[in-house]
Amino acid sequence: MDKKLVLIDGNSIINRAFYGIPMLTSQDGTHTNAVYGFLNILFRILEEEKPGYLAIAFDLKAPTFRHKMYDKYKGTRKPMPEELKEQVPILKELLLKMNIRIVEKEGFEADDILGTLAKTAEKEGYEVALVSGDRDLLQIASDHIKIRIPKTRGGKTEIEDYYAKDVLARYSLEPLQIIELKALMGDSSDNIPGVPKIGEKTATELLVTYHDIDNLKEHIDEITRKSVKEALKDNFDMAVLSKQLATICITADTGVTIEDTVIPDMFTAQALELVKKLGLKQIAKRFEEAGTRAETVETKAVAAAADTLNDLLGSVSAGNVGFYIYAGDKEGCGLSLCIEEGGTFCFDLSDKKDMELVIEGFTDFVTKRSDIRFITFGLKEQLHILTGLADISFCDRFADIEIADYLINPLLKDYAPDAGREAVAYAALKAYPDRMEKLKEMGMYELFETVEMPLIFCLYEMEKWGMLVKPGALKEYGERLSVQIDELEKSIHKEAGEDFNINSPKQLGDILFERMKIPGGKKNKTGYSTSAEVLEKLAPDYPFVADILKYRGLAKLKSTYADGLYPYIGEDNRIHSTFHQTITATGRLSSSDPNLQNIPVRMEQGRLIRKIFVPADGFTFVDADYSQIELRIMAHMSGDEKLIEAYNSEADIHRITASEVFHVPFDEVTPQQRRNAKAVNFGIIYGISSFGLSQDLSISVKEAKSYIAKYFETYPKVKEFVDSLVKGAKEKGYVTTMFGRRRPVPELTSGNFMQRSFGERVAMNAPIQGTAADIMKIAMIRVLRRLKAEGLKSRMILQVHDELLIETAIDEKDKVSALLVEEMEAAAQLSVRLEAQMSSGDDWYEAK
DNA sequence: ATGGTCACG
DNA sequence: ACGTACGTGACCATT
Repeated sequence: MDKKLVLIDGNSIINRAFYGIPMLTSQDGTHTNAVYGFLNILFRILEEEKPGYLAIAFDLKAPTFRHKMYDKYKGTRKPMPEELKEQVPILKELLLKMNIRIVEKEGFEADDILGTLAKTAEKEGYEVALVSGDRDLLQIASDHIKIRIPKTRGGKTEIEDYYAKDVLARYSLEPLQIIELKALMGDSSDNIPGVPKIGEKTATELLVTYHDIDNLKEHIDEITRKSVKEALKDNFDMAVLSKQLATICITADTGVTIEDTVIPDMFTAQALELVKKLGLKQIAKRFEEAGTRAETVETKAVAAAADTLNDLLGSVSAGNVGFYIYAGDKEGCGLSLCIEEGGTFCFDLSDKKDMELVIEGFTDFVTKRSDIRFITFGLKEQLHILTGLADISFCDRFADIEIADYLINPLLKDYAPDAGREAVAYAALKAYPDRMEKLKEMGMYELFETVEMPLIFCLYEMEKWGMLVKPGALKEYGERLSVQIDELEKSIHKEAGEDFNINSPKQLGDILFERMKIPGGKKNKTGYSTSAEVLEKLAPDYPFVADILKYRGLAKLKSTYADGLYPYIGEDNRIHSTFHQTITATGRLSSSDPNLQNIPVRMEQGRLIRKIFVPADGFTFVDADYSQIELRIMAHMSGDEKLIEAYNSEADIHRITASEVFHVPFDEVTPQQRRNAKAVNFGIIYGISSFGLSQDLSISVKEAKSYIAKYFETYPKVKEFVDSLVKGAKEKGYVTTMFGRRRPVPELTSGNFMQRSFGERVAMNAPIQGTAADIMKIAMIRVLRRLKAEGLKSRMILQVHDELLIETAIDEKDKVSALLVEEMEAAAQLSVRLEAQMSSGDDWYEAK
């Protein structure tokens, strides 16, 4: 039996289950939602971990529960609601009948029991997974103890896993320092007071420097920030007390040994009886199926994986095969295959040897069998494992159902299959014919096959390569910002006459509009608006407001970019962002962890951060971006002769627009007229509205209306075109891009004026933005194919909507520059020229 | 968890 | 009369 122990914080998990699952009752009116939710989480954990040992700990001093309530100052906990309270004994009874070990002990909290069992097991050589909603337990994390924290996001439960290194990555602190963190910042859910005025940010900074509160006390006079120093001096005893409260006991005498927690037969007749009585049909089904299924999965898992794979693949005829491979330290590793002849085959690949052999075997098989289509969900992620197949020339061997589902409806939040890991291959294979038929019906099959599927390989490349950064330079950039921020902060506090949190819109609003009585306070839902828009109007008259704006800018750069990027730097000194293909409603990509598509560029001070992004040794950056692609698409799609002509003349488009709209000679257009014309051009793309335009230009709605009218007079076909988009959308319920991509516009049927107006703007914008996205995707595929076909070392590393960045081998620079522009410009044939502007340099600042 | 703010296209 | 320009993601404070 595996030496693997799962520990569950019973109170915490039943509590989460209660709030995460809608109310359910059995026939006699007993509430069952928390029991149901608890069992679901339990089964999920058992499937993922496949442990040999299991124990569930409860607090004995219920009935209080821990909930993020703002009772810090009252020092009370909310009582457990009756509907939940009655479910605790039921759950315990059920667990008892399932022979699962429950551990509870007078005088100890569940935390202490869990901590003790975890640490004991670790000493005895077990791997431990500890499931709890309580972040306190992070102090227990180690290389062998994984803290698993379930989070409900949008109805789905995701689990965050923390080994010691993950705690370090997330909090910049060692697990044991979590105690110190709580000592300083407190924890309202646990009635730990902490030191007033010290939040997570300050506490972390202090601990990174001073490690723990004892050492902090000795160095208290070194602290530069006055407010922090005083808060600590005044309330150090609170920190000491809080530390005691936050420390989990790891020597509780539980009277239970790890051997006592060995998992028995859980699916007993008595337990099933109770489950049925509670009316939990799905759970009952699980019990009934459990015996046989557990057995079959077991056989496959033990079989020599590689041999079985060979036998299996040797016998598969042409057609479709569903597959799913995963390998993360979180969920273990495995491959499942589903063939049309029938049967799903799961391979447990926790053994590294098996993993290597199976990857090799499967790669070989896909390479040889061009007569088979391999169907899955989420191909890109799997390419990071199946690196031998991560070549764009293999793109037509695969079909990704997740991508098909996205094309069919791009508005969904989540495209993950609602199947367990072993069922993904099956679900993918099953879904394939239906999805392909749907795509054909909807006119998106070609888009799927020739754009979205190959694109996966471009995104894989960009994720794999990532961007090289200079950590030292990033650090210096952050330090320079720090100095300026500290200075500004001081002067702002001085001018305000009191220390306050400039980052808090609430506090800032009070200072500006109540205390300092600055006029022009605009309110929103929560109070005064302190947006840049408001502040910029005040800045010329109030130097204080100008300082606030300056501070905001610097603070943003520091937190999001300087400090924010740092944790993402890998051992290769590169930042590997993730590119998402199924997020946006319009067909654009998005980037996260970190987002590399919103690195500052408009303001010089922010733009400087681009100097830290550099090419590797022997490489340089070649970058190209489309010039005015959306307006060119508007010209093409509307067919407006004047607009088309304007682009073919190759002159400044905003100036031309101004000249024609305001009836002045091209050379006499004033800067103001050009600005106005530019705003109208943008407005057209966004789905014009007189209100929006008036806001943007700070003019009256009447004036804005007249600009729009003049614009449409000048370019009558543009007007016809946008009208036809709205009309078509109202009839069909969706709009399409030049390449057939759909965007549903459900808002158009709304009875609410605001929503309907939104729908109209969406109908005007989505075809334009979406077509631009399509063209860029096509360009990326063409560029990557050329790079591969010509055997170049240069690599695609980033896309920013209309910009493509190639980390280019120095000796390939001329070739790459030429092919990049060539392929981008040839990606679509429009009635106006598509223009791509190339630039190059030895950092991203230069190459732009 | 949500809203405010702000970075990009 | 309604009350916003289109599309994203990250951080912070607040609940």
